[in-house]
Amino acid sequence: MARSTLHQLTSRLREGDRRVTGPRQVILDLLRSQPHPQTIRQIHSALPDPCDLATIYRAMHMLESMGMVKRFDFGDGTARFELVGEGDDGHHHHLICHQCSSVVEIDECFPTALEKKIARQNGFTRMTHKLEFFGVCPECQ
Amino acid sequence: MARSTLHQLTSRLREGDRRVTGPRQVILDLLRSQPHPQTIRQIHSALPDPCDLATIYRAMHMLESMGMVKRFDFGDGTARFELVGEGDDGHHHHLICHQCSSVVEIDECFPTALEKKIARQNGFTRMTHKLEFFGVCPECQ
DNA sequence: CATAATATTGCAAATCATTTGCAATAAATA
DNA sequence: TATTTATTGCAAATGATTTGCAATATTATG
Repeated sequence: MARSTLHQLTSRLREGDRRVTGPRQVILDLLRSQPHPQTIRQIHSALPDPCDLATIYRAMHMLESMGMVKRFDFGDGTARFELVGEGDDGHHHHLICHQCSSVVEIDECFPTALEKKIARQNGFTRMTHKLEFFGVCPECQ
Repeated sequence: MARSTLHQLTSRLREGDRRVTGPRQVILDLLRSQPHPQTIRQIHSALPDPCDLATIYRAMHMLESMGMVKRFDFGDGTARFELVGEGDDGHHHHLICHQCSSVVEIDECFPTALEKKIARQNGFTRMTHKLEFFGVCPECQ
């Protein structure tokens, strides 16, 4: 999971026939510095010279469609986005504190064998899942 | 998982010092007849003589706080609600078709031992999780 | 059973996240 | 440097959900 450089990220944009614009660079650079999924608003307020919110929304859609960011849903009605490493699909989960909303990235995943069993039992194909953990963090106990 | 009667449901309302109103009765009766989580809009349009949307939103908050319904999030930005049996906590998961949005209730759950391990490793307590499966159903393949 | 007390409803307006139309602007290409 | 066209900013639109408030219905009370 070596963190990509900004240059590597903008290269991916060019390869995808997307323009390397000011807003996209600062957004990518911001995401690059964050270890956890960020909301549109968090990104917006972290930018020194903020672009329009709509621009961030559009950038996230584009980056998501290119597989450069992954959208996460912590169940609070606000989408969060995390940079995806090259060649990675970004699939992983989080542990979120109910109290302070602090986030921990989790390596464990739903057991593949069990997921396959569920698929088989119901005749489903192309299985995926959304999974997030919640609890009370050490600081908040 | 015997399905509650409407009377049992309204009794629970009274026990919780809530009034048994017309809208609440028809909403509960509707939920009672549905095997899967329903959106506010689905509930609203299923009612013969629909009450206000705001009333359903308020009813769901109230029922949720009483533990009589459970809120589910299928990741499409619209909350869904399912009746919870008496003495049950309603914790379970769903398998949703990417294509036609059909829903299957799932018995499997994230392995407790694994969740405990995650809790231990990160010093978290009071662990829970949100988990939904997605795939392509037999009809849509 | 009528009535008072107050929880609940309907309606309209407000909020919040997100999307979209459109003219102005900036990135890539010749 | 000029041209083409993707991208931006801005404002307005959308969709889910929430909220204030006066009107209404439920429950407790006499």
